[in-house]
Amino acid sequence: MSKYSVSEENHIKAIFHLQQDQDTVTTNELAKELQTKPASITDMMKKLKTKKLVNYQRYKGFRLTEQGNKVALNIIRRHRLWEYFLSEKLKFNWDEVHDVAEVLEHVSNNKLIDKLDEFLGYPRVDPHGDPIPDAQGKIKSSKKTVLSALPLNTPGIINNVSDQSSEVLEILTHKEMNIGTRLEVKKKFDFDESLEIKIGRQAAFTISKKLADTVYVQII
Amino acid sequence: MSKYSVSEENHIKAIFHLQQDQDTVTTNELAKELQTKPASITDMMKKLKTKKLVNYQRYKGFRLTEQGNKVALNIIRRHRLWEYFLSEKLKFNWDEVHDVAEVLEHVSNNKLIDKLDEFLGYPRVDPHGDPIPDAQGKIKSSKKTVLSALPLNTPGIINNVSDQSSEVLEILTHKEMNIGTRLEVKKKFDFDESLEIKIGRQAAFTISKKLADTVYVQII
DNA sequence: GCATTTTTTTAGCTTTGTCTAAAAATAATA
DNA sequence: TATTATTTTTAGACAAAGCTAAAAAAATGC
Ligand SMILES: [Mn+2]
Ligand SMILES: [Mn+2]
Ligand SMILES: [Mn+2]
Ligand SMILES: [Mn+2]
Repeated sequence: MSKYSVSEENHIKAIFHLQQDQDTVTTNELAKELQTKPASITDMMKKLKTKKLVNYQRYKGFRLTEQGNKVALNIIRRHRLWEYFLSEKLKFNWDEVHDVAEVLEHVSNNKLIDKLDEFLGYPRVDPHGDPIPDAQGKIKSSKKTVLSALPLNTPGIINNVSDQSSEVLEILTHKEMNIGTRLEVKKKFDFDESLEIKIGRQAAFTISKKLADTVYVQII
Repeated sequence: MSKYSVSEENHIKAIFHLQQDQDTVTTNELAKELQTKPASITDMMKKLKTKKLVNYQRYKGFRLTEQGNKVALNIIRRHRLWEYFLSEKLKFNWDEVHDVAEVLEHVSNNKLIDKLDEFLGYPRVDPHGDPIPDAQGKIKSSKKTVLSALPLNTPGIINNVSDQSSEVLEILTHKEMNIGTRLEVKKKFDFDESLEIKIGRQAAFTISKKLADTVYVQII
């Protein structure tokens, strides 16, 4: 596994995420994701194609090759392990870890990452609930349900939060909805699509559809 | 304090080290240190001059400005804190930490470094015995003596090892000469300049001049 | 003090990664 | 289907960081 530049790695990782819910990624989409220009994406796709990391034909969109997927999973492993370290050991807030990890993920010394993994006790999920790939690139994808679609009176465990902004962190922390918290939806109001949530023996409270759309739970 | 490129930081740090024992650093010296070409150094010195990090006049050598010194101490702080982390927490060997730290030192997020410092318990020296500058850039320079010049029967504590190669680590580990070890020189042989060393109640043993030249001690 | 050697700088070229503007291909729609 | 709109690619430029080869300055040695 040779070494890729920071820019190459950022492109590979972004394609990986985009291709999860569609079968081909377009130039414009990736440009938007990486806050760059479509022309720059075309250049990079040509390069990644010669390195056999991406299947690309002009005007036809692209996808990672097997090779590309492997590389992407390794970058994601690095990213999430550093996020876990920052959150768990250095006591960073939830919403601060991503940006720092965005840089640290490019320190691509495998011995470093494996020792970090060991030091952290082989965590399986990062601070946002996303699974951490193991040294072989295996990733555990648990089928999760968005909270806004959780059936009534069905216990679920908060698994993942898709929006990592400090605003979301603030409200979830305030309502004591953390990763691992067990909850049920008691009612859904058609009027404004708000949901009534109950955690353990506490009094039920209401959250907005907008918030419920960012929270993913695992049904038990 | 703005942000500097990896290459700029490597140049600044190298100048800092070279200027410790001479009053002006030359183009060729720095090129050799950084394994690059003199022409490239000239280019970089022009750039660092416009950024007011270096005092430079063509053909006259250079030195860091006040500003440049501050930046250098911050890089060295980052480098040594990461070395401490790698050695103390991730259990890397002594001779492996430098190369990894050479990359990590360029992740220049001050909050990260200050939290890392706190997490590590504010260590004062890195795994080679070199002092770690504090958040204000203050560095504690203890006057140290090279072991080969330590007077006979004078107790000293191993403080620092200037050669960080695995060969040196191997021999020092084997002879149980670690940072913090207290020892005395019992004899010096003129024939081959070897030294007889005694640690605590153990039997005395002999080391070469070459080895004694890499070890620095603090006289108690 | 002049010639020779060494050091340093300059000039010009290369690679990587990005950009803008224009051209080409594809998609949408009337 | 022809026209229009959108997307994507190409062409050409630029900045950063490096290199080689040649020129200029400084240092050395007789
Ligand atoms: Mn993240
Ligand atoms: Mn990144
Ligand atoms: Mn070091
Ligand atoms: Mn470095």
